[in-house]
Amino acid sequence: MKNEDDNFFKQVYKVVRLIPKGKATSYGAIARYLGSTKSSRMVGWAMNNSHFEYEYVPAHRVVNRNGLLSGKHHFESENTMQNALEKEGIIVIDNQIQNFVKVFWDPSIELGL
DNA sequence: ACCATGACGTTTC
DNA sequence: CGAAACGCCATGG
Repeated sequence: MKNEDDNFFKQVYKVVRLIPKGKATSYGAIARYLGSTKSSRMVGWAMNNSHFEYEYVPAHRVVNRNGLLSGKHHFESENTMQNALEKEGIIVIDNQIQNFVKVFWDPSIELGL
């Protein structure tokens, strides 16, 4: 990676780690919380690099706005993400989080914007 | 230096 | 209402 001034990434990781168990958020929500609503792609990119982070990042709690497990292919195995979510009480069917609205965790609200 | 791609989302037609 | 285009930032060819 680059220097530690990657405030953007750091905040993403920080927020992701703050996601409580049994909850999930979206890339857009994080991007908006960071101030760039349309920078959702960077969040996803950050998640891709999250594997290089020293501290574990619960990326399985981050999905797209539809609650779809878009990035499950990036985990150790495709079952890893869904299994982790179900283990926390989140029901996932066909790579889609069920009752996503209920488990949705918006940092802009929860963390107070 | 330019074009293409990516764990996405919003806006426009 | 559904599909397409654009925006965002970084990385790789």
